[in-house]
Amino acid sequence: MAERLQAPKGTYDVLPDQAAARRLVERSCEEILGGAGFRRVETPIFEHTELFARGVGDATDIVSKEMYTFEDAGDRSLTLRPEGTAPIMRAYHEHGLHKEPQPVKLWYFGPFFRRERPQAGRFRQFWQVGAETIGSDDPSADAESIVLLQAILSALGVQGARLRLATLGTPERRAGYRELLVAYLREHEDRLSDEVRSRIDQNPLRAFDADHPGTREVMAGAPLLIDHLDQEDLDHFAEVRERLDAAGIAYEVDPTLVRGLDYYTRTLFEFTSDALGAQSGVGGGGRYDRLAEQLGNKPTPGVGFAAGIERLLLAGDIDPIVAARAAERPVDVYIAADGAEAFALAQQARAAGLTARLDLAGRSAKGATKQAARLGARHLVLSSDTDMILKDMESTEEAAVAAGEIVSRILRERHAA
RNA sequence: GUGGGCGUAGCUCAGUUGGUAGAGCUCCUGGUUGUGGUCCAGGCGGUCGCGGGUUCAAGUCCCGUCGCUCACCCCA
Repeated sequence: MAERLQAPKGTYDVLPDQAAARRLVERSCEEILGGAGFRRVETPIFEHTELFARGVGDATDIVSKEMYTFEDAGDRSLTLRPEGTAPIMRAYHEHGLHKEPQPVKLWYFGPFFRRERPQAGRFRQFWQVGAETIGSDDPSADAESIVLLQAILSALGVQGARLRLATLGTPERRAGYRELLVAYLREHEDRLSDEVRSRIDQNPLRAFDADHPGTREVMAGAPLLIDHLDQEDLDHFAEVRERLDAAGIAYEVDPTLVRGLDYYTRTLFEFTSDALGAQSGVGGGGRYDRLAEQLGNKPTPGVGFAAGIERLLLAGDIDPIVAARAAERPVDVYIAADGAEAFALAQQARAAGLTARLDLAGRSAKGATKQAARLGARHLVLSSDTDMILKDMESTEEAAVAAGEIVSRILRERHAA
């Protein structure tokens, strides 16, 4: 088995049983998002590397070490898309969607790629569903994103999902706050854990999550972002919360919530579930009012979310067996007769709208009967010396019938029933 | 990039102090069952992840390597 090829690390095959469950997830998303006025779009699997470098941010983990990047024949640098928002914003401007009535509401469902070490709920090729509302900075758009993601979670039976909410304000304010926090951490460096200390410059916010006693004491007195935001941003956040309260959505405000994408402004949110193991985030999102500018377009506000399909399947209660069974088509006739005549019969049956299966395994009469029963076929056709034998699988009836008569006979019986 | 666990048939696994591979399920065939779903018999299927080493002899011991998996990190 040494040289046997297998799927690359972090990828997986969707086998028929799983495929049905995934289709169910897709259909739920389509219903919920379509019902809220989102239209589905698809963008390329690869994009110019620059789109992500500028959109997601050079310094983020995603861009700095997790992208699948390659050169094409023209020496252009291309990258398998690691996320969906930047491509959609790109398409929005490229195709003049900003000329349509605003906002433009779009959703997507497809594969994304990140070169990380795989573990439970984390793959190198993974699927996401996402929805973006572009062209509105109304707090209701933020709240709508959250409510819709919540609706998807509950439609799929994700139990006990927790919603955490925060606001980031503007990038300028955030940068200023960051300096403040770094300075504060440096000041108390000696009391921090080694790990937190070594990551002060890379991810100072991480210090808020530490278990280390000394670190916790220091963090209790640390400056908070929310105390350093503009009034406008605070008002916007208050209005988002007002709407969530009105919708009866439970959440907790977590001033230390972080996301690894630079384009977020103002509202930030994440749903987590205990059913997932270490990768507890099922989905999240936020507002990205600066993204359009970073991509070289005119300022355009936007807000959206993304959720991981694999994680939805892990945390939800979709039974793949039930889903697969529901997706099966009932078999009207299983044809285990021999030769060209049997082949022609299968085509005739299908042309008449019947679900026909032709035995391709050379089964014996017993084997064919077993297979027909397994498929839940209503009729079975076997060879005989002269005509063909048509059996009704629900009774013991069987009759010798000319090949040309079989289809009409099945149709007639079906009508009678 | 760093750690822990694991690698024997398609699947779930057993293989005793080292003695040249087994079971159940699945699949196929025959028989049985008042045509299938029960039962019986048989068959297909494995270079025991790979490469070295120790030994008369290694799935079983030693070293290396690859893979899977969980966790750190980060995120969906």
